Amino acid sequence: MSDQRPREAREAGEGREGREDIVTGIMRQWQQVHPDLDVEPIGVIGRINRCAALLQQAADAQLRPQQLTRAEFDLLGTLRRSARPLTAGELARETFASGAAVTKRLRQLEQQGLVERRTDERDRRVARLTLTDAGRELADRTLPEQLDREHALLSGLPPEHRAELAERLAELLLHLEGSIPHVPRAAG
Amino acid sequence: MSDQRPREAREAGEGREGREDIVTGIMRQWQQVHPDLDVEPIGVIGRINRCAALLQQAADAQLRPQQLTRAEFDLLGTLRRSARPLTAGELARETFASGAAVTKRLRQLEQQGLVERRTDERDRRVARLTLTDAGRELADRTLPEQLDREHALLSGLPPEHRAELAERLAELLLHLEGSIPHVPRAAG
DNA sequence: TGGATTTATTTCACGAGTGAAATACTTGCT
DNA sequence: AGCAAGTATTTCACTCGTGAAATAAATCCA
Repeated sequence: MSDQRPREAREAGEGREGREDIVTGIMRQWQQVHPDLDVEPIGVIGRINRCAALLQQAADAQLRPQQLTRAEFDLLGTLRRSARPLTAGELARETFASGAAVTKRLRQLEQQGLVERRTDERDRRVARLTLTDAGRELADRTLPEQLDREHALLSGLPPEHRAELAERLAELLLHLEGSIPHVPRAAG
Repeated sequence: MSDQRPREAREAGEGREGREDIVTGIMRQWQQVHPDLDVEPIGVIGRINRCAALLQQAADAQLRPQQLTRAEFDLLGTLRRSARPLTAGELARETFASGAAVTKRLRQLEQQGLVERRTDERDRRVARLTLTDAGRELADRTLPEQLDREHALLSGLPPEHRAELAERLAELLLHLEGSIPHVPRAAG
């Protein structure tokens, strides 16, 4: 079967300049199948999804040696950067997870001695969660490694492009936060 | 407990201009806890992850009435835009999924009469997958709706900003594709 | 005061995805 | 030809996250 990719992508030892990301090819395929369709959104959203998938793969790989999942690390980080204890519900909202998921993760982190739970005496329904010393140490040890690796992954872009990207993403995120009914997942 | 957010975020009826996305606040929190840390990567990667999460929520919500999951729709779309039948392995690679996941999804899509499987006569190990008429119709009906909705979600950004964002993301994605050992998931 | 309502969290049954092992087939080597 | 090695796909046992129901506590208000 003949190679259907365009010339530039097919050439051996293709120079850095001429190369395309996968999504460019995907957009071209759609354009051929549905020439009338406006595929512009794929250029943004498809790429965000692919980037997220690759970056999450990288993060998972780096956390595996620490015996942490990304979701668990997310909880640890959220607690670490917060100036005060958080409730289970706040953690669920901050980490985009369901209440049930947070309950499960907290149980594990508690068993590992990383997180401490104290029921609020004013309102005995809510759980106040904080890091233990071990939890804080783990977070403080892991986060810089994570950031270093991420910095390396971004280093392919010149600094002005990184800044521009961050700025445009902030703009988009701000808009999305407003437009997508931030459905707080199954709280119970 | 006192509201610890900065003044701008606290004000009632905060004007569009002064608003910040969540990640800005997260970066400030880290900066306070670890003033020495370079949190720049969060500005890009954190935002990509948040945008992806919100966008995926929106996509899920829109596909629910069609009785499709995003993963299934991804498969249908991949088959639809491809000029030729694809193998299970190709589908796994294109959709960032494990071989096992693709096997499961294909079984469902076959049962729903959306996908057809034909074992290649040359190499009887491989499965050639194509859409049935019903599958193609479903894809052709669903994709434009999806794109319209996505277009609306992006419409908060002026066109030049959208283009700039797409361009920077392409640059990043291209780099990530090269730097992250594209671990083809458990193929078997 | 005392039920009805609301809120915070946990439990439960289940669906989806995973890595590793199993299966089935092909290719390359001698 | 015959068999070791390689490749494509499926099966399996398991983990994780989910939505809905259950539990527990606070608040509202007549």
